Amino acid sequence: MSFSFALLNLQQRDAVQTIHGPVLILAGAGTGKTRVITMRIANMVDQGISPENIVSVTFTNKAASEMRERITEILGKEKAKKLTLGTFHAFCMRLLRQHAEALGYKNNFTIYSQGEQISLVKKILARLLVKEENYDPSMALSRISKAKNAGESLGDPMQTVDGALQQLYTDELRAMNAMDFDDLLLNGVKLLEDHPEVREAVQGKLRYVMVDEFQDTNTLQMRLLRALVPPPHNICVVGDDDQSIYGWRGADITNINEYESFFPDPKIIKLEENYRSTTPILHTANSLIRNNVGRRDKSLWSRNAGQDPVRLVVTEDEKEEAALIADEMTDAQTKGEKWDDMAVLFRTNEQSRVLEGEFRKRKIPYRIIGARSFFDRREVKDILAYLTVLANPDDDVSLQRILNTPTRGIGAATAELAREHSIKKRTSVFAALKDPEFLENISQRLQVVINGFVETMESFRGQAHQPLQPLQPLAEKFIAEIRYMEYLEKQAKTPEDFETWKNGVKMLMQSLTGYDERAKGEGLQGFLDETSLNDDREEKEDITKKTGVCLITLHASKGLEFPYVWLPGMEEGILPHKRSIDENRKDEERRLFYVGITRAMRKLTISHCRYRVKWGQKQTCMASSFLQELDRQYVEEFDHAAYMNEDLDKDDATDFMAAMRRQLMSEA
DNA sequence: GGGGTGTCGATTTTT
DNA sequence: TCGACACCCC
Ligand SMILES: Nc1ncnc2c1ncn2[C@@H]1O[C@H](COP(=O)(O)OP(=O)(O)OP(=O)(O)O)[C@@H](O)[C@H]1O
Repeated sequence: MSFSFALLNLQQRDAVQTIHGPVLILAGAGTGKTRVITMRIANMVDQGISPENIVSVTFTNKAASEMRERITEILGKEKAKKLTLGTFHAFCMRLLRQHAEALGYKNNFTIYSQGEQISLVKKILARLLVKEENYDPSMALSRISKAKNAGESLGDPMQTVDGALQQLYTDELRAMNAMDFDDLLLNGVKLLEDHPEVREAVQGKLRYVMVDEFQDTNTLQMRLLRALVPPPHNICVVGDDDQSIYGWRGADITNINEYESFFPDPKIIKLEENYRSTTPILHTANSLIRNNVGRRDKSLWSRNAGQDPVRLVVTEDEKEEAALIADEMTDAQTKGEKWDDMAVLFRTNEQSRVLEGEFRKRKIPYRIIGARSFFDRREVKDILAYLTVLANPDDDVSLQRILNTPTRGIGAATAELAREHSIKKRTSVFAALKDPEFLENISQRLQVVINGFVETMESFRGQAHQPLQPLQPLAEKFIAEIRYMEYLEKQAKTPEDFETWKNGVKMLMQSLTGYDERAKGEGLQGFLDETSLNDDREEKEDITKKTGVCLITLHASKGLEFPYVWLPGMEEGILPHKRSIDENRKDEERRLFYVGITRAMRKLTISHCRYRVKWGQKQTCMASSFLQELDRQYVEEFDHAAYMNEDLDKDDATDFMAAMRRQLMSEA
C-alpha cells in the first residue's frame, strides 16, 4: 500500500474505503474533506482502478494543481499524471475543444472572460438604442448569466431591452465563434445530454467522479454531473453549506439536498473534528455562523486548546491598521515565524492597496494571490488580443481592439464600415477586410494599410500553427514586426509609464517561455485557454513562487489555511458589503466571514477602523454588525487608536519634562 | 483620423 | 483618487 490509513480518523477512513456508489460528505471547515478526496483517489488506484478512470473536480485550477501535487507525492508522477483534475469549466473546455463541431462551433473557439463580455455588451447596447442612463452593462451581463444558467430567456427581444440584448449577445458570440464561461458549461451539458456517442465515450472513460466544494456548484454543473454519472452512481461529493459563498454567481445550495434525489441512497458521512484551528478560533467561528437562519446545525470541535485568544482590534484609520498588521508581522517574523505562514484576507481587492504600500515601505515580502489585474493591463490585453485573433480570426471583439493598436490609420469609421460589410456578407470582420468588394470602397492609402495588416496576421497565423513552434520567440518577433514597443514608447506620458508597460510585456513573455518549457503540445490555443481559465500554473513558475506574506480576498481563500491570519476592514459596508446589505444577502456575507476565520490555524486578528479615506474623503466607519455576534469567551479586545494617543501624550509629557529640566538647568 | 484635455462617476466577490 | 469617455482642435 502506498499510503497509510493512520493519517485518517474513522469517518474519514470510511469515506476513503467506500469506492462504489454515491457518497455525500457534509462537514465543517478544516475537518479534512480535501484530504479525504486526495486519499480516496490514492486508495482507488491502490485497489487497482486505473487513474485514467478517475476525475476529480475542484473549484479553482489552483486547488486542482495542489491536489495533483499531493497525489504525486503518494502515487508518483506517472500515475498522478493520468488523473483528470480541474474545474468544471476546464473540463468542459477540453471536451469542447474536441467536439465543438457537433454543436456548430469551430474547435478553435475563443473563450470570453469578463472584460471581453462587457465590451461586447457595451457595443450592443450602444448600437441597440440608446443611451439609457443607468443601464449598467455588468448588471445586464449578470442577468444574462442567471438566465442562461436557469435555461430561461430574458423576455421577448422585440419588447424588452434585456430580451434584445440577450439575443444579440448570444447570436454575436456564436457568429464570432466565441463562448463565455456560461457557454462552456451550457455547451458541455448539451454535448453530454444530446450526443449519446460523446456521452458514452466520456462515461466509459471517467467512471469514478469526485467533486470538492460541492456547496458552490450551480444548476448547469449539477446537470453536467447527472449526465456524466450513470448508475451505479460512482460519485462522491464533499461540501459544507456554511461555506457557500458564490451564490451571486449562480451557485445553488439546494444542490446538496437534490443530490439525494438524483443519486439515491448515498452513504452519508459527517466529519466533526477540526484539525486546523485552535479552540478559541473555532469557538468564535461557531458563535458567528449560528446566527444564520435556516441552517443545519453541526458540531465542530478541536482538540487543540491553543495558546492565544482571538484578537479584536480597532484602529484610527486604514493606514494605522496596515501599520499595525505590518508591525505584528515583523514581530512574529523576528521571533522565527515564516512570512509564508502569514496571510491577510480582505473583502475587496481594493483593500490590498494600503497593505501593499505599507509592506513595500517596510520591505516585507508579499505575494498577491488570485488578482487577475495582470491580465487587465492594457499592454497585456493588447498582445493577448493579437494572439487571440491569430488563433481565431472570427473574433471581432479582439480584432477591433488591435485593428488600430498600434495606430496604423484604421480608425473608428473604417472599422464600422468593415463591420457593416461583414454583416451584409455574413462573414467575420477579418474576412471583410480581405474582401475585394470592401476594399473597393475605401481610399488607396487605407487599402495598402489593411492589406499589410492582413498579410502580417496571416503569415504569423501560419507560423503559430506549425507543430511544436515555441511561442515566446514567435511573439517576440511579432511584437517587433508590428512595432508595438515603439508605439508604447510614443504613447507613454512619462518614462515610468513606458517602463511599467515594458515590464508587463516582459512578464507576459516570461509566461510564454514557461508555457513553452512545459511543452504540452497544445500550441497557442493551449496558452490562451490557460490564461482565460485563470490557470495559474505558469504564474507558479515565477511570480507566486516567491515567498512572502499572502494577500488574498476572502473568496479566493476558500480551501486554504495559514498559521497567522489577519482580517482587516471589518466594517459595516465592507463586510457585510453595502451592496449585499441592499440586496438582502447578509447571510452569505456572514459565511464569508466564517470562511475567513476558519482559515486561521493558530493566531487570528480581526480589525476595523474608525475612519477610512474613500475617494479622497475621510469617512466615519461603523464596526461590522457581525462583530457583536462573536462570543467573547476567547476574544481579547484592544483599542489601538487610544493606545497610540496615549503614546503621543506620553511623548508630549517626556518632551515637557525635558523642556522643564532644560529650563531649570539654564536658570541654575 | 489622431491626440489632448476636462468632467463625471464609480468600486464586490471570480470560473 | 483614478480611469472612462465625451468633446474639441489640429
Ligand atoms: N485525520 C487527520 N489527522 C490530522 N490532520 C488532519 C486529518 N485530516 C485532515 N487533517 C489536516 O487538517 C487540515 C484541514 O484539512 P482539509 O484542508 O482537508 O480540510 P477541509 O475540510 O477541506 O477544509 P475546508 O472546508 O475549510 O477547506 C489540513 O492541514 C489537513 O492536513
